[in-house]
Amino acid sequence: MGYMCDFCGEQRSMVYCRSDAACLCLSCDRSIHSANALSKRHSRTLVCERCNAHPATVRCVEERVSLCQNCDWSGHNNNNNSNSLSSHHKRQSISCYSGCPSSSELASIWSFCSDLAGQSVCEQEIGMMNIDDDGQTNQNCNEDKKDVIVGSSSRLETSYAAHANSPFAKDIGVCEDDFYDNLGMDEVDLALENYEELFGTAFNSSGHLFGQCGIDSLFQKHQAAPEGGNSVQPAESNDSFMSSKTEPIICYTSKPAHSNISFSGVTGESCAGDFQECGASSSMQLLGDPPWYPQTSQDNNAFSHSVTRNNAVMRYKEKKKARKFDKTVRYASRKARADVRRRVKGRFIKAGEAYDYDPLTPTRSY
DNA sequence: GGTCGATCCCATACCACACCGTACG
DNA sequence: ACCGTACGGTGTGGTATGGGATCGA
Repeated sequence: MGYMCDFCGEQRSMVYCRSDAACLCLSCDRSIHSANALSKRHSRTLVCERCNAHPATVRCVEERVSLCQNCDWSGHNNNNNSNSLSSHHKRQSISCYSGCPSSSELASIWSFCSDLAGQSVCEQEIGMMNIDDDGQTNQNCNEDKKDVIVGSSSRLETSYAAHANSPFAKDIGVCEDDFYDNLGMDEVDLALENYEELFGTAFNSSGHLFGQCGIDSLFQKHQAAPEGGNSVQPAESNDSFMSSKTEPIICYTSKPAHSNISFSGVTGESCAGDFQECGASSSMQLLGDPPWYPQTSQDNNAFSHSVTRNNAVMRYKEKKKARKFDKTVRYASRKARADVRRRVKGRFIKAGEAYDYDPLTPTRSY
């Protein structure tokens, strides 16, 4: 098994939302990111299929695997690599998507699906399925398209559709039933406060969802199994998404991970953010073996971590339960503003001033 | 049992500014 | 009565901070 969804903790995480710093299963991804207009702006992408810890930025055409920069580097430039030709593997950059695309839209966006065996059936089935905001499946759903922002240039190697029937899906342990059940789940009253009721094991509330997810993911990463799994980090920030989505696909066969090559959608401020994040997570990995390595004695601490986590979860649930009913957002527009407002030490700042926190792109302006 | 220090938890203040409600012409 | 404008108050979220509660020595 790979890493579990940071939100529900039950399903295999398949996408990573950097804005939320969370690895999510398909179901939670859609649920969370259909909650409001802002969440729909969160860009998501697939996870590295090798380390399961970083966002996949490239896809190796030959190996048919999505890789983060680190794994791409190590896999294609490692001197010890027995396959000397691996450095010449053709690779495609992976963009991200945002919004709440329907399954059919995802299927059309992720043309990579055609690379996978058995996808024809998959596409047929998915193409006939659609999801409206009520969580019901439809043959057609034009309303959804209003809110959908997708990376038109993205060559996301896998898709929600592909995950259902493809070998890839099998690799990551997603069965077809799970897939369709997730997509067809009831999304009635998807205010974030209701997630816990919906998912049972979820322990995040609207205000603390993503930070907690980050913490949770740490526990899960410590306990993750070596092979398989699928968590995703985005290739870019929300800020750069709109521009990046129209950029052409970049293919290369050299050393992109640590070279000066700029990936599609990884530019400017978002780039800094990406590297910050990568640095944070990489520093964790540097403390131990890569996550795909067999578990070592270090992992014996997993149990204590689990206990700590459970305690934290219990405290959180109690706290949430206590405050759940007195916190109501009276003005969604003001909430939306606050959600995107930059801050310094938690305080709002004047427009244009230096900030240390940006809800959309967790980067610093200095 | 009382006291002290350390730790944890919680409530609150703070910030900028778009928006809402009200008053006025 | 209706409409447009102006203006002040309100509310929003992340973080810091202070105070209360708890625990062990």
